[in-house]
Amino acid sequence: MPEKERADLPRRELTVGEVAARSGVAVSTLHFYETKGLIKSMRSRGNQRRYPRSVLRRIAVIKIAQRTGIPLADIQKELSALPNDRQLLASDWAHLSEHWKADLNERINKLTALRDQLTSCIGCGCLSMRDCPLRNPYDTLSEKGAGAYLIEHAGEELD
Amino acid sequence: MPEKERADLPRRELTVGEVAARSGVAVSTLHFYETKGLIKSMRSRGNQRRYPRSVLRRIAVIKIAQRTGIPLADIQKELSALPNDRQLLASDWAHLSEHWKADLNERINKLTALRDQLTSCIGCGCLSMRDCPLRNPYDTLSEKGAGAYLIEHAGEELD
DNA sequence: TATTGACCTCAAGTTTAGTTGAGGTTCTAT
DNA sequence: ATAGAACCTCAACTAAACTTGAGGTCAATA
Repeated sequence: MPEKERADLPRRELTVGEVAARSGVAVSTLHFYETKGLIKSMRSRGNQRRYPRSVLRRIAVIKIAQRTGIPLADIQKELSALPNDRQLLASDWAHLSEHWKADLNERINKLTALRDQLTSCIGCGCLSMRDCPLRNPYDTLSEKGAGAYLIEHAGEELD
Repeated sequence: MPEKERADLPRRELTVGEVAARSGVAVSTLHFYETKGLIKSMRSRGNQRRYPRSVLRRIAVIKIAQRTGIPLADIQKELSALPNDRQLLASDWAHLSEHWKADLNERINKLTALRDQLTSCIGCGCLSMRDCPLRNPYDTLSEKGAGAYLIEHAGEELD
């Protein structure tokens, strides 16, 4: 039989299982996040993890950041850079989300540019090293020096 | 001393090193792609890889697909599904890129939705499990049955 | 009290996309 | 002919983000 309903013990600390159920992440993931310093726990007498309810908000923030494509290591850095590593406040959230939004915007812009190039190249199919924007993303030409590159490859059209 | 310039032997097959230089991927990556069935090679008498020039186009297509976020395994499947696994034609390219564009569009839409939610939630910071769209992406509610979920969590606002 | 579900640690495995290294061979210019 | 660049194979390593499993403990309930 499942664990007894605990709604009648208000504001208790949460067990891993409860946090897992409420946050939607696996217990093993909570362990993992702990080893990575993303979340913390207190321990019960019997060495079991106990969490304050604020961990749920923290996990929510972690998952949102992940959805935007931020690696866990970076998330950890930003979270631990907060004063005292304290409970997340609305102002922290504003700060973090502003930052992540900028990041996300950049990714969206890159993908959108790619889509537009793709759109204009469909049906063309040239994929010419010289002429096709898909094959020459702006940041590739400069890597070896555009001049040398273009000269080196001048006239190669049969690939 | 570096290898002699071979421009005077036109239309020769290419060595790995040449393909690497011209495509911008490492030799080890070309080996790797070969083990994954993404590209193929002929061998010289001495067992060295030799590539037709068409491999460059194939690699270009692979890299574009990767930029859109398609995993290599999927790229491999789509490339090998082409009739005879032959050289890529413009029509193949049109087909593939159309497909990938749709994929890319979906990813862009998801990220854009996330950004918009982020924008509207900055400064709010509620992250309420009930009310915040960031914490309840549409596809989460239905996972366990929205009804049960909402009832189970009703009244929990202190996280 | 005894069962059983939930929990613990630590090590190892998984996937994706490659890179690195050891030990040995081939190729090409001199 | 020979040096040295380029190539070969195969195994092992990397990184991120987890999951799985073994072996054992804790806690709530019948």
